[in-house]
Amino acid sequence: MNLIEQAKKQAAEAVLNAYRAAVAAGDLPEGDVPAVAVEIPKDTKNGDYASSFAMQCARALHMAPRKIADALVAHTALDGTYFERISIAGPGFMNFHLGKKWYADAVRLVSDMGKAYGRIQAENPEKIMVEFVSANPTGPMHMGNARGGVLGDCLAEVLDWAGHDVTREFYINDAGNQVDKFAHSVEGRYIQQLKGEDAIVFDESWYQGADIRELAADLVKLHGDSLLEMDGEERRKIIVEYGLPTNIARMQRDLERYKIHYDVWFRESGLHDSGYVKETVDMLTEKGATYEKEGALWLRSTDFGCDKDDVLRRANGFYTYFAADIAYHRNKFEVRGFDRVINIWGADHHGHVLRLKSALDALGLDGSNRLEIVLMQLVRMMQGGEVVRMSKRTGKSLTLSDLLDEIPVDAARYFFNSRAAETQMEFDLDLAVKQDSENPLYYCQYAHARICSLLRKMEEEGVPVPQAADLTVLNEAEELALVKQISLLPEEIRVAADERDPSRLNKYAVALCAQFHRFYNACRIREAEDTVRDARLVLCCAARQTIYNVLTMIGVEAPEHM
RNA sequence: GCGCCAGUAGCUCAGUUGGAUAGAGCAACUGCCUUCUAAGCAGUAGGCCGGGGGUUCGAAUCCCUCCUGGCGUACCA
Repeated sequence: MNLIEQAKKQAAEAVLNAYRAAVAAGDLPEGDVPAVAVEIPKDTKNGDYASSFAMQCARALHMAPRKIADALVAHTALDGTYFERISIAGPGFMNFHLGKKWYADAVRLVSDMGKAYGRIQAENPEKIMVEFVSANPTGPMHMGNARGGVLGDCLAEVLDWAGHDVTREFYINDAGNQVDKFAHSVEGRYIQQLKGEDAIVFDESWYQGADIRELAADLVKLHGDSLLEMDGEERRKIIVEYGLPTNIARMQRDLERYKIHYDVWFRESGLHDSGYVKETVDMLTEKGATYEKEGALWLRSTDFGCDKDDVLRRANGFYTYFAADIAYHRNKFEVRGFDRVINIWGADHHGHVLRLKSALDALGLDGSNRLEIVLMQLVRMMQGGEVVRMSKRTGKSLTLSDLLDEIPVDAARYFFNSRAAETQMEFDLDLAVKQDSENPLYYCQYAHARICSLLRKMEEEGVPVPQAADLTVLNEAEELALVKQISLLPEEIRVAADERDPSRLNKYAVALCAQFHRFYNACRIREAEDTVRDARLVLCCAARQTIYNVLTMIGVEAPEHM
């Protein structure tokens, strides 16, 4: 349990004990009172912790909240707690004020834990897979992938810090219609490059991007015109065998550059080849969840509350993407034994959520609870005041690697993790470069560099950070506020993990650094009296460590110089 | 039509299980470096929390309804 929870628990227990004591003494009537709620007030003038218990009891006890609060406070014992006093304010809030020992303990905890400060033990540790990006290997990754990549990576990181066993996975859609389309696209360009643009009609629905032309050019170099002689099917097989691995390797390179490392790259084609998709669909049929109509095999999705049924096997005998997806998720739970699976999906796939969960329920895998989908709103690219459409088909999309050519990777990572997944984001390309100076990332990095510089200078002057210092001399408002902000990290991680919202880390980082800058401005260190100076040095060290840890979690640098 | 997400300061957004005077950043204005990094700090100004009902000690937060925006509603993935 961290220090915040400890203090909160102590306050709640103190209130409950006070109520019992007051009843025993006859100062308060016995009644059906609610559980004691303790919260952290926005304004520290209202104490460090506050309880609205007296107000909540007003009805049950038929008394004015202030009178209840008076009686409670009279019977509250603070011995052995972190609190030094209680006050009553407003309509009947009981406000608890922390004593110095709490602050000293909070700073010491950071020194003791170092790089592990913030790591917590989950109440129920789970084996969790986070699947994210999973872009089609038929072309370069776009801006939606850029956002999903950071959100998934940061979510996985925060779950890890929150005490779970986390696996990062990329699902490679190397089967299905879009692979055929990809093969035809490259084939078309190949023929055009050898026999002229008019030699073949390049279908409008095929991929138009420059990357397709490049792959065709590669094939011309590798095979000359020898592919022209072949049967089309054979030719497209060779094209796919060259094109997909090339694209996959490129995605891996781009993601590495983006500081995203996967534990597993999982191929859809393997599920088809091994017969696992068929087996899964057969299982659904055995359970009576399917029926045949017009030559296709349908899943009774409407039984689960979906608006319409879904095709699992098309009339041409091929399994749909949906069928493969059910098999894939069955594999995650049944074969690989994950307790929980979290997928980051673009919001345009939301119609798919209920049906996939339901299909897993039908298989007895409890998809309703164990599969979670984080829906991410797509990023709207703006350039010159206009919306830039991100379309792989028209080939006009801005790619992930284009983005990293424009702005530093840390700026991109910070930006895409700055808002919760479900909020809509606009990315103004013209502003992106300019954004350097106004990006909150630099505000945080500056705070870290500032502390490093300060500690360096003090050490040069023969005043290193002391091993032990009396931290109870910390007394200024800015010092105490900084300690409190530092102490919030473990709780922040717990909430970010529970809410599946890593963007909280960015907000926390800014709040923490702002608190440090305020402290830095208000409290001199070099000129302070020795005991105060030493305590402040230890505090600076704790602040630096906390900033470092949170920036590391987001996946950006914590520089020592700027 | 139905479904999902959103609507808070001029702009981009926070706002913990309902709590005390709704907060940051950017933009605007005013101060603060012969002293540890001014990429910083302090201050001023800026609000029918989309509208209307309801629930209660108390609502930006929960319920109902309407309005506006984004997205979805394939034998594509």
